[in-house]
Amino acid sequence: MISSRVAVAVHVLAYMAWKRSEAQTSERIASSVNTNPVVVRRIMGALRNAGMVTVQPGVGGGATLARDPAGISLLDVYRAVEDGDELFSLHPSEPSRNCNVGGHIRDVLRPIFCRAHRAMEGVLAEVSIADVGQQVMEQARSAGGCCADTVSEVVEGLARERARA
Amino acid sequence: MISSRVAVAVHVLAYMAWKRSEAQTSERIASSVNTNPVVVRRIMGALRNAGMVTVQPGVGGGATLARDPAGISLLDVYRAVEDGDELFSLHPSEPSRNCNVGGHIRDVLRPIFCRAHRAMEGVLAEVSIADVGQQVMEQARSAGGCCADTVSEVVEGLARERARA
DNA sequence: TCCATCTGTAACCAAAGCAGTTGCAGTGCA
DNA sequence: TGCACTGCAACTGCTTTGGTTACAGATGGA
Repeated sequence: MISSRVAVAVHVLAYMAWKRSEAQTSERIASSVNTNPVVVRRIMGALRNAGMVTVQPGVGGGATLARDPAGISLLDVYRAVEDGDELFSLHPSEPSRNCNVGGHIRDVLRPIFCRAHRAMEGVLAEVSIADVGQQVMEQARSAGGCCADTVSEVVEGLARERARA
Repeated sequence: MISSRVAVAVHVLAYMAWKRSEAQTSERIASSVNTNPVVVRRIMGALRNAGMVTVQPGVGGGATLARDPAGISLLDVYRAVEDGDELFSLHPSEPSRNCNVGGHIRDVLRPIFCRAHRAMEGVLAEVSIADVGQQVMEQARSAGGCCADTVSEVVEGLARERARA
């Protein structure tokens, strides 16, 4: 299983695309993702290294999108937060070289697994953060939650105040 | 990362396709894979449940292919040994429903990740155990190791005798 | 019938990855 | 200076993985 970092990173970026006017703090984003702010900051670090966001410390700081959300594909996100360039593990220990199968199976499997990986990445490459944001908004509209923005702000703000007390 | 069980299972099946005339013991296969016989038996159990092999206990027993290797795809193997029908993890905890993004991001991501998964599986579906076996033999031939069969048998047999002593 | 040779499976171990959490140094604005 | 942020190290608990030992059950030959 590919870790939930990809899903969370897409969530983070879609959230920032939605609120593009203002910088978002890790605490604010974490309350939307429902996790710890440090988890968000860890992922944000990877996105920052990939040049997708800029982060400002200090009072009034937070993260903002550094690029057009239509120009950030889910493949970019996947590669930013999921390290390692292989999807399939090969044998943990090198197979026997004294066997025709053991001696060559890895060289045969490697390109096949690579093609499978590339096919998966191809689908991710076709979807952008802007697409995700738009689909989210469409779902929200059809669910009757259109423009729940300010309401949710209030609710979450109250929840944060309560958590602090 | 997808576990090495897929690679090992393909190895096991390719090995059995190669030596299709005789039943293979888990110890014999494990010496080709370079792992513990129990690891092979665990994977063999999954392949048996999927109807790809038949296993015979007792003296002279072992495992044999139950189907034509040309009719076993790597997708069959993948599904037999890799449990769970999802490739991507979604959020560990349910995101905030008080947020437009949090309330719908999972419904948006699910079909995208599913398409990516299917694309990967599509590549695996196009390759059969017979294909893998043939490619292994081609590599062995071009590497000058053609027909090293009996030689490797002798070498590994000696290694096994040594291990017993 | 007895025994050698297989499988099947449970139990345990060490290592690794993951998400969550705490704590603290650094940074920047008012 | 004080407050509100980020960055990062360190630790926890949990799960998965591959490897290993041990043992019960099946099987066929002497």
